[in-house]
Amino acid sequence: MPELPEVETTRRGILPYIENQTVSKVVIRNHSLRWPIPDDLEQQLCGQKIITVKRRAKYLLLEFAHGTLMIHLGMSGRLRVLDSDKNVDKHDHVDMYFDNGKVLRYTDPRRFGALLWSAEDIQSHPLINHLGPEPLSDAFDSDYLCHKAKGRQTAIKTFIMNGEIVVGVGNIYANEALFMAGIHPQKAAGKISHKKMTLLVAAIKQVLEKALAAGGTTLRDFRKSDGKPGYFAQELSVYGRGDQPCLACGSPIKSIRQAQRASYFCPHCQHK
DNA sequence: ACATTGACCTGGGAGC
DNA sequence: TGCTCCCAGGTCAATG
Repeated sequence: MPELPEVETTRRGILPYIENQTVSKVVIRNHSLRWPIPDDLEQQLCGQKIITVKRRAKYLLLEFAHGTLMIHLGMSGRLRVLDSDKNVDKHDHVDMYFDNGKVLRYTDPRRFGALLWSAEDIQSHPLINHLGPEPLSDAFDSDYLCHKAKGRQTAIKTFIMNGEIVVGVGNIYANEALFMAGIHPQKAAGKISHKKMTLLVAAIKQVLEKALAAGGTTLRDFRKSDGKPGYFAQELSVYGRGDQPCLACGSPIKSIRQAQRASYFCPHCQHK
């Protein structure tokens, strides 16, 4: 479900309701996510106050005085703030109750997500410390990307979806950014000119910023924390548009598979 | 070091 | 209606 814009939209949606709130109860109905939810999570959180909610890559970081709750939404995860008397559905795996009568509810049909506790410095956590720069930061620029791509044969689409290179770029926005930059998704990362890399970096930043402004992309089941869909789907140029005319030149959009993910591109506008 | 593939899990839609 | 098959926004672990 979520790439960076959807995770950030979720962060902004829940923040005002849970910042500075004290946890009064935690109910875990199913521990079995990608990694087991720690057994002592309730013990760890009860009576403790959420200082703020940050984001690193696609992880939401709920900061407490004595540690951080890391939440990843996987493919189908969702976080909402509800009144505490709302009835529970099949895939509502975790509820975190607050003194203000609200509940933060984690829902995840496929259970690829995660809730993990880290008492140490979050930057040194094994799931975080190997990650590349944030795509919207100044550290992510064409010099950096060219340097990383040097000598690498891997396809550029796989390359920009690799979190060790840059975080937050998932399947939708990788396809969109490559279309915007006029680069074929199968082109070897190491063979892209500096000029094209500059276009690609700009495209990644632009597509993520525009998607964020639209509240993310709702294809099937993504909902903002207030239950409303994101509106970026109507602005997608290639993703999910196989066989339909390219919006720039009219050629049919091609769809192929790379690393077991669907890639969409215009064979006329995007060059190898 | 790098590249590729399998694995995790449920639900929805297409086709028969 | 119901069965089978394929697909889905992620990413780690194992393998060559």
